[in-house]
Amino acid sequence: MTAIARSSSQLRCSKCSLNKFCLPVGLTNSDMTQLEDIIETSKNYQQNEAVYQAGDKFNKIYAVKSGIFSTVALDANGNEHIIGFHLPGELFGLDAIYSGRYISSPVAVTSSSVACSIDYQELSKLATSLPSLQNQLMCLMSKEVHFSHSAVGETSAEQKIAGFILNLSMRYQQRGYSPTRFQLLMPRKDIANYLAMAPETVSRMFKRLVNNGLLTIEQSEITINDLDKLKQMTGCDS
Amino acid sequence: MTAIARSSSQLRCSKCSLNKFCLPVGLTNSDMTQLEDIIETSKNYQQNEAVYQAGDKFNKIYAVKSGIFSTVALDANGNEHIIGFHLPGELFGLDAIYSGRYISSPVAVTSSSVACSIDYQELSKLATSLPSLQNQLMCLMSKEVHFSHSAVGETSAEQKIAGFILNLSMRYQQRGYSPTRFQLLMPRKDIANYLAMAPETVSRMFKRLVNNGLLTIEQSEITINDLDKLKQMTGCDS
DNA sequence: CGAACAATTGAACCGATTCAAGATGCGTGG
DNA sequence: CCACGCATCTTGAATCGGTTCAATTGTTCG
Repeated sequence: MTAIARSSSQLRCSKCSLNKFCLPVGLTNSDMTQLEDIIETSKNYQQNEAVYQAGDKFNKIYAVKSGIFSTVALDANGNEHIIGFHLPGELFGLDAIYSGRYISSPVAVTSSSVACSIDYQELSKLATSLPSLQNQLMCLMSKEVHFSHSAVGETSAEQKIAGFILNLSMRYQQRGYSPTRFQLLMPRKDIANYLAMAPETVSRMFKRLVNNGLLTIEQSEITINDLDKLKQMTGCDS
Repeated sequence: MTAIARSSSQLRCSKCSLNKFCLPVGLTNSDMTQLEDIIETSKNYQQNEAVYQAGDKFNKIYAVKSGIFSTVALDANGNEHIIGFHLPGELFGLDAIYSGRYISSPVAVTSSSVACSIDYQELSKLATSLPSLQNQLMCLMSKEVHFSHSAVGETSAEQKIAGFILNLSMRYQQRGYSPTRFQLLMPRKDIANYLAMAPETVSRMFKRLVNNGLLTIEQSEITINDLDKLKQMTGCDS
């Protein structure tokens, strides 16, 4: 029994849900097996449990299997800043390659969030023998840079919120989930922290978008009613 | 005659000024020669001249030899956003790997800015045979992600300006220039655009820092008088 | 059911932007 | 070399958006 399920255009690893937008596109089944061999068994995290601490020595990168993780960095004044949210199928820990130490602590947003780890040394070694894997890794890193840039230019609170929703929408779509209906599992204050604004403003902006008919929100579930208008608001072409 | 000058702890390529903080650390002389072979001859750019246009098909990455380049992205509303500034020895174009198209247009800030190009396909191929080069590339990308994150949490205009100055300071230092005295060659409106604030606010914040004795500014030359206090202001540990 | 926490709403306040004016610097040509 | 004109930078005053603080409503869980 192989642990790999091949669907129309993508390979998906049973261990970590990595798919073509995450890692292994262009990899043969044999390549995939090699990759799978170095993926370690996954671990279940409780709500607010940290995967590792900022400052720890870097040796592994992680893939989210289920749930949501947020990466939190502590500044010199002791304030926490949320750097990003990580959805199922996405990786975290890549930003630590440069300095050799993790720069932020990933914590589980939802209870029973699951992630698996990959030893970076082994991954790196494997990439040397698999050019397509090397290319995938470069693409992934490039993507991170790409999206950290695309948020630039969202100046007003309304734009930031619209951009945030759209970003999640796109990422869910890439992983095969609905781009217009998904759970907004992180608390308002975390969204506010991530977008560098007050929680109250997050509330007000959500309300405005709901009042304008662009969104519907019931409990933690969000429905996008007008994707085009939302895109228009952000001013981003993505 | 070799075009490589080896100083105490770093290899430096005569063609593009790449040094250990840019690319080739851990490369042997023989490796370096191979890398050098794929570096194309450099080109001189006039002020405001673009290296390539956003949307162009990606095939090369670029290294700054002298002068400063700024990368400009156009949003859907036709507004220009400056994504970053690139100093001598730094690379640009890496964010295009992901999508296969450049997402921003690099333009020369100063007249007679010089950059050289490297074919990404060839670089990628070379990296397969040189593990240390592959690692370098990953480090570089990771660094970009790292620093795009480190600016998060700079909320007030004062913090943004302090962080901007410190970021330049650190980058100049890494390339062997003075970290406390350098030219601020980009116009105020470009700094303002990059930091998403009004040019008037940039003026006011610079004035405040000068009045507090942290900086001295004469013409385009900036001197940092109190690096520690400046770091303290940003709240960043870097 | 009630307690604790999260989210919303309202009103005063503050910081950054905007608009308008003035100062400074810089290149050009007399 | 100085005078002019344009562009950039600076400064001031009014306005606007977002934050802060306080109170209320809503939600979750023992």
